[in-house]
Amino acid sequence: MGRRSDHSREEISRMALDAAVEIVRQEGLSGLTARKVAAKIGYAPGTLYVVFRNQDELILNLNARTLDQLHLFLEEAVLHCGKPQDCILKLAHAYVAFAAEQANLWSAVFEHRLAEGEEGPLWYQEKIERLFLLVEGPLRQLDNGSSDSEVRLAANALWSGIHGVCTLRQVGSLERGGGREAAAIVESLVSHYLVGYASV
Amino acid sequence: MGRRSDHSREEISRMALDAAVEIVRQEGLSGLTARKVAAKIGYAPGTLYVVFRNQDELILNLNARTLDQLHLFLEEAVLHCGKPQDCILKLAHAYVAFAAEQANLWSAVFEHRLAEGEEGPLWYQEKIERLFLLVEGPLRQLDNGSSDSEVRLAANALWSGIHGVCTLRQVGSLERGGGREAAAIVESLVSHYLVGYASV
DNA sequence: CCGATAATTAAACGATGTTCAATATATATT
DNA sequence: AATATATATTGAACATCGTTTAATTATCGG
Repeated sequence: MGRRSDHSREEISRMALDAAVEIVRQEGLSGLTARKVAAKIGYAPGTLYVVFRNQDELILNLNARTLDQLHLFLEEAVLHCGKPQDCILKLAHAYVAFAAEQANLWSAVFEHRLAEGEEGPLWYQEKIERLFLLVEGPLRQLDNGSSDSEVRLAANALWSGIHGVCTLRQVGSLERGGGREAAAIVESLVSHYLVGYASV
Repeated sequence: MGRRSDHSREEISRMALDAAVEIVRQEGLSGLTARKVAAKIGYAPGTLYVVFRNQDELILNLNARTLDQLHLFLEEAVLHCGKPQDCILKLAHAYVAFAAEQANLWSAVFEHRLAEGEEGPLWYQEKIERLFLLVEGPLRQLDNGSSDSEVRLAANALWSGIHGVCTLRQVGSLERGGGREAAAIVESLVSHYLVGYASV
């Protein structure tokens, strides 16, 4: 075959990622296959390797999209949220909701283990950093005399906690006691933590 | 070949799991291969399928071992631990330490996604339940007038939070601010939460 | 219209999980 | 002791995977 140039590299990249999103949404990350993606966009598997160095890079970009979507979703949830405590609670509930609604896409972000020691490119880490900042904002407004590093610590703690609820729910370890308790657990975690945090 | 009976089924199972532990410890779950396990115990790959239904079942039993080890480790950490708050803190730090020391084995427990909707056999779920109970004990001793279900909720919240710290550290999302902060984050999370919990 | 350029592919390689007919050995029977 | 039976174990086969690359073909400059 020859240079058809039906699509530019950017277009192929976009199409491939669109296809990957669809596949992962339906079948999970383990269902993602170079051949499946290629078939979905009407190209041969080899073509994907012109655009992405390997499957890892494809998944990385796929996850970047999910992180962007998540950030957008959380930003919306926190518009006109009132008191800082309420903002943090809304953030927490929104995160739980996103992880539930986009379960497969969200899981993919954390299922994808990069090679030993690798931390992903800078632009990827920044997308994660940006999420933490969403919690730091309201925390700072609480203004309980905490230093900058203390605020960061608290943001880490809260974010980790909320994240843990989502992961354990996904794995099915939180079904004991029946019902969809994730929201209640997050509520307890955040509100109790904030009491302790406020009392310096 | 014929029935050599060098080893009973139980022995082969034990040997295979020993080999699997070694492989995962060194190379992570993604390095685990039926052929590698078989080679390590001196059998053909097909033999493994006499003992385990498939690779999923092997991993499940591998993870069961890790959960047992974890339970043992946490139980030790909480012997003569003093006040309930201190017990919970010691549990938390022990969990973080275990996840760090046995990183690959611990990760395998949560990387292994069982098929859609599957929750694993009962005996496996009980091993998880047993871990939660370690936190419920000290919480109950705090005796702040919480109902049974409230204690369970708090145990879920604490455990999820601590777990989240471990997972995010593993992924490398907690390196911002430098240093090994996991311990500090857990300290903040648990102690602040307990303040809120104590004030009913 | 033709030759150079580059986009695209099909086929190939090694590795994976899993199955199963073939086989070799331990036990039972005569 | 010789033979027959049963079964533990295997090795080869299959489909699929990620990835590479030589071959091919469509397009563009001259």
